[in-house]
Amino acid sequence: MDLENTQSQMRKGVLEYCILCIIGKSECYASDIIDQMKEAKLIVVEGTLYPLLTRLKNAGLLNYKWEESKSGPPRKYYSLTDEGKSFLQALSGTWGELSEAVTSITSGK
Amino acid sequence: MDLENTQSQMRKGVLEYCILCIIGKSECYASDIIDQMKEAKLIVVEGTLYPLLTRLKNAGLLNYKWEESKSGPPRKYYSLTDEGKSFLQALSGTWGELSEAVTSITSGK
DNA sequence: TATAGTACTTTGTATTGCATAGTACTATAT
DNA sequence: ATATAGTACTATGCAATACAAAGTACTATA
Repeated sequence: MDLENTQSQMRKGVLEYCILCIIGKSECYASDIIDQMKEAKLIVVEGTLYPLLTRLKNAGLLNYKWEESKSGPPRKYYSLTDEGKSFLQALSGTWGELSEAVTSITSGK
Repeated sequence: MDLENTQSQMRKGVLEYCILCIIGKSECYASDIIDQMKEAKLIVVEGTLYPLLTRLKNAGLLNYKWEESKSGPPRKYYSLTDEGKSFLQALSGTWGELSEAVTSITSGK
């Protein structure tokens, strides 16, 4: 049993919530998301992020637009659809419930 | 994108932590664990729990002993090994960090 | 022109929650 | 004595996602 692996498993599902949250605050592109998550000490890597963004787009939760960048290649800026906003709401509840369940179990009440 | 699926993904890795926690409090068998988690509103099913307990045993984190039951078939009572105790300690830290990272991101600080 | 940095795409692997099917033991009903 | 129900555990295959790695493409600089 590998601690790092369990950490990775714990991230499953949570990353989706966090990413939707970041995009819900303001339009951003992949590196923005990586930076903001790194700042919060939640590391997400490209191989995870890009397919996840694609899945969310395909599920109708995100829109994107291409924007020229000041220096470097063009960027894909993402924003939430209405559906994305309400899904994020639901995920917030879900996380809250999970969090509380874990607290309940681990505190022994 | 399916809310239930995301919930299931969020449970990955977390169940391991909770189960170790429950066993760490006192020796118990599978149905005890299912009951205690159900009480905390965190549902775990047999198809998940038994293989997980087996994996933890094989990883040296759990021991078990068979006990006759008052009414019904014999039961497997689990307890933590020393290694299991320190792994649980580490998982507790891991959960705390993840939790805090999520709070940080979702509160917008 | 070549290189470096940035941004995105694709693919395959490992792992675990879960559904399902099955075995085995004990208690109760017929 | 046999059948059924309840309880406890085992095994297997599937779906989904984090992640590593390889690759393409655009822009700036040497």
